[in-house]
Amino acid sequence: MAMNKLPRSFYIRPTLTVAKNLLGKSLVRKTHRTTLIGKIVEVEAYLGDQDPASHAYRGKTKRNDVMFWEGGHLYVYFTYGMHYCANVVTGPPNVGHAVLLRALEPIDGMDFMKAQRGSQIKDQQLTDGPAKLCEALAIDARDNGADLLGETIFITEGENIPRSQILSSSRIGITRAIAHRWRFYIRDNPWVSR
DNA sequence: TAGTTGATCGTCT
DNA sequence: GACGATCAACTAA
Repeated sequence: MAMNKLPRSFYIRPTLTVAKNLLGKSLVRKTHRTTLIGKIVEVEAYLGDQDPASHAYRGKTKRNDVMFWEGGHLYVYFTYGMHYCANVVTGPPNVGHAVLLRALEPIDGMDFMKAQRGSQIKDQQLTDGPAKLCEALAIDARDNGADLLGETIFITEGENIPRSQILSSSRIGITRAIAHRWRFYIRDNPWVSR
């Protein structure tokens, strides 16, 4: 398995392109003891000021500041009083675009992930949702603003997913801009949510 | 299996 | 003061 980090230039491209190209890549998370790896199988794109469903729609705030950083950083936010969700920031600085990581297929470190999620949990429900994958990989507010070219959390080349295996749909859990089909996922992958 | 609801709190109106 | 880019537990059928 190739372990080369994706370069900054990967992220400084149109957001919908980055979203589709993230499918199949490996998210690597280093903890003090182990290395956790998950294949990205489901994402959603959020296009800043063009997109009423985006946190960045109304401009920069204290919460969404990281969305306006240069592509290749991690935007982590807290929601529903109990969950974290992780996004990959895309594009040049001050644009406010990001790609939400919605589901992973566990590749390495499943024991750690089970310990995080509770040992009762079924394997398939370990990382099949945006808040679940954060809990499994121990991602929280401390990771907000992390550089994906750094050493604690980054993305490497995984497998290339043919265009024919990539499906799209409306985004989940939002009420605005549902006409946009900006959710992308790998066809027939059992780790995709619901 | 589909549909409903409680948990829980930071952020923005 | 209302509401989320959610999840799990519960109910009904």
